[in-house]
Amino acid sequence: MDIREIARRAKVSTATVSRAINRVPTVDPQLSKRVWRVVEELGYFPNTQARALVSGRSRIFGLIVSEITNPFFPEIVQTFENLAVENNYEILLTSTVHDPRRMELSVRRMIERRVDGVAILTFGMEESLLQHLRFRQVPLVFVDVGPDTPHVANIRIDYLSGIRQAVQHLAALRHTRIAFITGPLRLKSALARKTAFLQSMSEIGIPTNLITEGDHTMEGGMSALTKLIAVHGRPTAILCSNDMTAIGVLREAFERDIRIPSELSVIGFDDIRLAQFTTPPLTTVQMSQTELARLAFQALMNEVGQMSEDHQASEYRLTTNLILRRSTALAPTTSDRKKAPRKPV
Amino acid sequence: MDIREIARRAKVSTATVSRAINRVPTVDPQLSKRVWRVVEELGYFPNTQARALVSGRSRIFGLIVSEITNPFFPEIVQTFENLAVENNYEILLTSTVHDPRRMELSVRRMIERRVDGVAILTFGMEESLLQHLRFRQVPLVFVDVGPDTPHVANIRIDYLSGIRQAVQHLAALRHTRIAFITGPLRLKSALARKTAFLQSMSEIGIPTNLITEGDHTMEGGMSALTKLIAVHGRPTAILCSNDMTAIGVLREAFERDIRIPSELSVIGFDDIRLAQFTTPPLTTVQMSQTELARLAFQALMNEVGQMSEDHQASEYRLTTNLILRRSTALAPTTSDRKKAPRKPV
DNA sequence: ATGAAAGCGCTAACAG
DNA sequence: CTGTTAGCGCTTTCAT
Repeated sequence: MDIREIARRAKVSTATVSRAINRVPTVDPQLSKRVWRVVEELGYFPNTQARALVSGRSRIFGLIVSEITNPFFPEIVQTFENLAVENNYEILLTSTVHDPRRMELSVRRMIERRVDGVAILTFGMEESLLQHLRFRQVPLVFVDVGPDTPHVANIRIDYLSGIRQAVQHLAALRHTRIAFITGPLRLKSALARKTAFLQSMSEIGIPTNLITEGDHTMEGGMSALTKLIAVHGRPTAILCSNDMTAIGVLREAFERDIRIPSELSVIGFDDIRLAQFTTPPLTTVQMSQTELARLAFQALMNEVGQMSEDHQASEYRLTTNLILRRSTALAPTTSDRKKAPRKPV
Repeated sequence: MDIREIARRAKVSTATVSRAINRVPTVDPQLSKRVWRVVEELGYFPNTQARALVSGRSRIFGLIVSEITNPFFPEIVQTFENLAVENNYEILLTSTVHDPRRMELSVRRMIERRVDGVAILTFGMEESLLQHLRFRQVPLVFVDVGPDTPHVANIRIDYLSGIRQAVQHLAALRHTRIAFITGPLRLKSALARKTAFLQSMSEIGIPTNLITEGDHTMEGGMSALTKLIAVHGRPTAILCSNDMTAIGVLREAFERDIRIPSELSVIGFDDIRLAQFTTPPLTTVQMSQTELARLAFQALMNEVGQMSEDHQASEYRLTTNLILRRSTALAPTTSDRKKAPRKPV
């Protein structure tokens, strides 16, 4: 069943069918109705491949993430898909799983399917791999780390704003021993968070020597807390570079019989969905995933709209905000300590 | 840059380029090498749309889920993608978000892109919507609920096996007041779990009147525990129809100062990744998401392999197993109760 | 306003 | 073994 069959049955030319389906305004309403009737009757769906071939536009956007199983991404994918559906786009989702071969393959897949644009949401991607996309002038959008070239949009994250709120929240609760667990510092995003923490602390004149490196995983958070305690003694509050780290801290605290938040306040970063489900629910700095997805999609749509004009790289901005939940409390006074030791199992 | 340009530069015909690229064994190694050199040099990637158009195979598999943000799915999507990559397939991911319009759109999108097969992993989908796919003989694979028609594969889940293990584990820990929180009972999968629970309990002769309906969400788990306690008094163990429910129970228990597992044992179902990250880590019945994805993909691959032959609907089987973590313990004796009341905040 | 026909990039007969 | 050529299903001039 193809356009010709519709044409035959509606007794018009294929051109008219095409026009009717694409709602070209100049077609006679009579004919159009006739066409649509047949279309509905037969349950005809135009072949997108053929369309793409002739039009040169696939109506597919690529979306490159590091791993779908990273809780940061599902929300993004969902929003991206919702927007895609609204705009008659499809999304080609690829994950690099931190594997250079897969990164290369991601790019290849994008090009083979002739995507109209790519959002690169993996925090850290070999520049060289993107050559092919650049060369073909495929519109690109990056988070945090994009180069300033035409057809490349960047979403800049304002880490400081949310982290400052977090630090001041802790200070207001009379915390002074505030620790920070970083992410892997080779990531720009992790470095930026640490820097924001340092700045926020210095702004309010609290000394900051309680810093440990984590790796943005739960296990990393667990061992970071262990190390923190071993090296510096227990802090009264910990700010983490991401939520998974904070979840690790929660978990390790549970193991050590440290009560959250009465004995230790914990703040995460990202506000992944999961942060609402921890015990206790995690206070965290929100970097809205839906907003991020929305910006990325918007950036791509803008680019495809103005493909021809050579315009400057556009900049988008995403701010961060503290979300208060229940993992923070007033700093414990000495007398609070060890009041009711807890014995699990 | 297209196949003709490669042909021109390699001084061969387009047919030869095509053959070389597709590694047809009969091409002269000399020519093949010449072609590949040009291909590499120019960074040429064949246009999949054109390929699909002529071959009639898109090398795309559809994957319909209910919501990507449901923690049950990311693992599945990841595995599915890994397999797709290995087999030079692409995956068209759509979510129904429980919206009939989106379900319909899902099907339409699948057909428009001419997918070679569809895995339907949403537990519950209007049969009528699939007419279009059936009509076009698109290979389908269902979980739990598929009809027995040609080109339709089914993955049957053995719920009983894991649930029986869970019940017996609890019984072995001397629990007798064992409650069950169901999922939404209109879902076959939820009903099957409840039935398996009932059977497992009756097998070992423990009376079972502690049953409440939940809805497979955390909130549902929280209110189910509340209701359970209000109506029947506190049970010593709870088996939940899925992990999110169990997480809700954990959360509500925390609010009520009930210790897990010393005062209350909790078991989930699914073994979503998140189950490892709860405090305490959740003992749960595993229904391997990677295995499920693998079976679904395999089923689709099998179907496309034998498109022509008209063969019977194939059946696949996935078993479930108890994973011991730390949310279960010996049933509390009366003297254990309320020993060390916990006062958070 | 409608139709005839060219052609998007590729593969697969069919010849040679 | 290689080249020529006819389409795959659709959109889009160009005539009418």
